[in-house]
Amino acid sequence: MQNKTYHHGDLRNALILEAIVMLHEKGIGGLSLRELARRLGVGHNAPYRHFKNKQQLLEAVAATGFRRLKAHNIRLELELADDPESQLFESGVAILNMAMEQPELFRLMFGGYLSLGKCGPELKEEAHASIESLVKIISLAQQQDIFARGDVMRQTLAAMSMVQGLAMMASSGMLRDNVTGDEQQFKRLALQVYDILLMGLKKR
Amino acid sequence: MQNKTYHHGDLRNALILEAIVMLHEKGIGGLSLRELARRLGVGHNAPYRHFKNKQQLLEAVAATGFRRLKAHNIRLELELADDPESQLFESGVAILNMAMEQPELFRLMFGGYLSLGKCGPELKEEAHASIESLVKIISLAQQQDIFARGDVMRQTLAAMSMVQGLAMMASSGMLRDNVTGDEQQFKRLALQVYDILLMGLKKR
DNA sequence: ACCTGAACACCGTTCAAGT
DNA sequence: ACCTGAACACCGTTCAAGT
Repeated sequence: MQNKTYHHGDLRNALILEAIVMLHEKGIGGLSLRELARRLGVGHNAPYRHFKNKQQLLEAVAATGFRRLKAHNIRLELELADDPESQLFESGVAILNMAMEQPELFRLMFGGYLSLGKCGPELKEEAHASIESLVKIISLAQQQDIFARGDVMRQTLAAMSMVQGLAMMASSGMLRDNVTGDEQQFKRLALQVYDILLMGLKKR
Repeated sequence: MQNKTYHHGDLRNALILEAIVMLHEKGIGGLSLRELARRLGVGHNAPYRHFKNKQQLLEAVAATGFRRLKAHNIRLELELADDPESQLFESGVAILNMAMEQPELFRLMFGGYLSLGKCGPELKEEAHASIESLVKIISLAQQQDIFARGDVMRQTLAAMSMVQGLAMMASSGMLRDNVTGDEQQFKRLALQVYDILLMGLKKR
């Protein structure tokens, strides 16, 4: 309220939030800086005061998505303190939910739009933190002799791949048409898929 | 040679092939119908004789990608006739290779650009065939008591998810930066990841 | 089954000049 | 830290009229 210097005051955040809305309505291809500016009632070049170009805005949106997942994971960690198996499972469910409820945001985050080699430090940091969180869970599971001892990174990579791949198929509708007609039925199927992952990770 | 009616003769296929080249050079966002036409020396609206719009061209390109994978899988089936475990493994390696050698084509096929609910019959058929091929392999593995008996579709979904997710991470460079620096080392890691999948599928 | 050429509404991005 | 307004080069898509 204090800093409403000219017209808007917090355009940067407003751009990110409205971009998430517009992403959901029109998809990644349908998101344009010009319409974004129009929706917020600012000039078509105002966004350039906060982002060097469209790519940088997309990175900031993706980083916001990762932050939301992180917040959810922190809550999980508190609730399921010493149960890494449930932590892994529930963090996978969270990604699956995001993929079904905000498919376009999910695709922006995990669909390879951001090369992550050329992206800015903000997104890089959030993505890295997201991986670190998984590494921690899996290390814990190994220490508790729930998962087979071994290369932590290998197991982390397996878990990320399975969850990410399943969520991508869910978000792109590859399942509702070819595998099953019922969305509820699909979710049950998805949860069984996680079991196969856990089976591959557990001690035998 | 016979049907070079006016200028080109086989514009439809030329468009698809050049689109794959351009995809590789400029990414999905950089592919435009107008430049495609320019590259082939035809008018900027000539593509509309063969595709209703850009989306339909992209679908045809993706379908071509699926056909290539299918051709590879058929070769595998002959070489590894009664070894479903190797068949599954090698078909996964093929997708991983595609993701690393033609990342943009891979993203077009698996990145959710095509809703598969609203796409034309050609792509739908190829994608469906690609799934069917996996179902066959996994059924065989169950019959030979290599994989645990159970819902074939569940195991198929798990296999597709793992392979697709791993390949997506490979193609978007999420790994070379955060996990390991060496590309060769990554490939070794990837092969170990498949082992975790197989572990989850096998009889215990 | 292609061509040329114009047209429309929309982009991303960059100016210059204002408050 | 925003505005207006013009400008540039590029799109996807649709015409009309040709061969």
